[in-house]
Amino acid sequence: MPDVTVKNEIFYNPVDFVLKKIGGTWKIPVLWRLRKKVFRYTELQKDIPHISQKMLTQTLRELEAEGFISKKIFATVPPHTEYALTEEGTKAIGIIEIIRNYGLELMKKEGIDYEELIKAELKTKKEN
Amino acid sequence: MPDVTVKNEIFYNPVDFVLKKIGGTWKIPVLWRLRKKVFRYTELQKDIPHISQKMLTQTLRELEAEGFISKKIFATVPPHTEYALTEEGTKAIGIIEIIRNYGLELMKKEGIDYEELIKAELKTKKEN
DNA sequence: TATGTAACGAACTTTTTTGTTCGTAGATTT
DNA sequence: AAATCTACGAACAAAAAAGTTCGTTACATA
Repeated sequence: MPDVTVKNEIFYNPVDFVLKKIGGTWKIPVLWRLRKKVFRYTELQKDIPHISQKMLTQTLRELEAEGFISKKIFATVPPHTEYALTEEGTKAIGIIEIIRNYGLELMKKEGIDYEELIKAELKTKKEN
Repeated sequence: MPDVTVKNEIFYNPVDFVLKKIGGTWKIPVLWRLRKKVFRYTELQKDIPHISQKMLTQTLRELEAEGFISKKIFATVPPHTEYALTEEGTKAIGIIEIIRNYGLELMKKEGIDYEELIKAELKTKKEN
């Protein structure tokens, strides 16, 4: 495996190439939400637990630059924006789904019931 | 998506769960080499460009703890070890292949000819 | 006797990735 | 007049990941 530099980014192999694009803590949570509907900035912020404004903005910028999402600005007051998957983004979702299913399998093997955890989480949120 | 803690590791979603296991700079290069043959420690070190002793050891320890590879120690002098994929590791290779193919596709779209780069790399090595 | 070998451990430094805090616009509601 | 809304930018701080350097064992060969 060679080291390849593209636009000042080094990567070691094709997998690395993919993970530089859709890896990191926040890109998946964003892409995953956009998979079936368009989101506004604030909606994403509300929907993704723990994400900070900075990380959301940064994540959206990168995904946009890489061609996975598109941005539409509405010149209202206050202005708002809408983010949607592009065709390339939809393709990425296909891959993400595969990794996700594998993750669910692995979790099950370790005795983690993800569905259960989601329910518990929602309950906690309502209590807070 | 809840935040789930398993064995002191937080993860935000099933994809994250997978990438905590096989992500990072060196796990893929190691797993990928083991996909069709067993390797000794030193062979891996020679075969993976840039990897340091520390990162190789650390990577092998983690992959072993996660059940993707197995280790066999030969009590010769000096002793040597052999690393091989486990069944779980073989499963992971299936997923890695999918990500890898997607990576090759993306690279092609950006005009990067990976095969070409590998050839160039090998040539450089011989020249050095 | 010095050097080499295979496979490490430990201490420490650097780099990369995340997170925190503060400030902006311009109209609208309290 | 002060506070709210939406979508940011910038400076700085903390945490996580990767990399560097040095040392070890125990036999074998130059």
